[in-house]
Amino acid sequence: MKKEIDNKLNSKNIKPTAMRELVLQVLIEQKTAISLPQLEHKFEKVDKATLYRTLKTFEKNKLIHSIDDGSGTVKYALCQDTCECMPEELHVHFLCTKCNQTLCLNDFPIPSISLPNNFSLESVNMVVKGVCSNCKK
Amino acid sequence: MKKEIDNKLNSKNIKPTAMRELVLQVLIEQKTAISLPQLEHKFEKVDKATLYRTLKTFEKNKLIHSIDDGSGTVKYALCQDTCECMPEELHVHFLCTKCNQTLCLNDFPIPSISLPNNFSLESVNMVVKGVCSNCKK
DNA sequence: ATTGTTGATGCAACCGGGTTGCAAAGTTAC
DNA sequence: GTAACTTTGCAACCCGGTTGCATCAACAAT
Repeated sequence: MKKEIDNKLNSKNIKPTAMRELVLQVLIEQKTAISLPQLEHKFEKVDKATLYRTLKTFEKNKLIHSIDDGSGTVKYALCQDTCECMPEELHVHFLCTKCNQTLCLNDFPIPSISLPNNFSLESVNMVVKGVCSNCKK
Repeated sequence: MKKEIDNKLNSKNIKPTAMRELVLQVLIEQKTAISLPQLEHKFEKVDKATLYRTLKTFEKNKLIHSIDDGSGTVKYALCQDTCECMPEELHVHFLCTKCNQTLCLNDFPIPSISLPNNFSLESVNMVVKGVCSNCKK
């Protein structure tokens, strides 16, 4: 377990510290995207700044990606193992208006789009709001 | 001029006050989306809260719509005259990474998308980042 | 015109997410 | 063991957004 987590960290060139192991643990157990404030609540007593920097480190090293779902707070989710966070790999994010969970629709790539003349495209953020299958039951 | 502005306000059932006329004036002159803080700078001396509530009123009455372009601050832009802010009327927003302006691509509807089984769709937010035609020159 | 009601405005204060500076603790290299 | 570097914890700050409250303006009824 710990072995697996350390492997993941090492494979992304992140020095495994106790803190980082704990955070990654939570991120793995978590099936949906999680925000910094939400992450804080997962622990008895943590320092916000440390969590913040941990997430930033994870993000920089492409272990996780950040998601702006329009809720006002940025959320984070694990990248796919092979992810390099390139434009082609971008997927749609879904925000359930019932349970308020945000999730990666990894199998749903963002549709390509045309732009006005002389506009060039760098990246696209696409967030779908609706009700997830869990809340539909 | 003032006539035209008051007409616009009245047509959306917004009581025309001096404040609101001023704000709408700015919004009309403005070709790109504008944030509350940016709007504040357009005036010598205004109260943030008043501007805030003015924008909220405008938004509620569908004179403007809010745009979350991922920049961290919400921006606002005039709706098309006939706009009812329905899902079908949603358009793509563009954020230029050079000039940092956000604009409505009114002629570019958001492409339809498929979702996993048992997911239902309520709305979609799509923001494209890139370089606008102005900055390309 | 006077009063009363409603809505708009201005001011101050607050909230919460995000971020940084700095010193202490931990880790690594030599 | 010591020096160099990294990570952590604490505090404080920034800024956009938001609310409470008192004041002021607009308007209606009498």
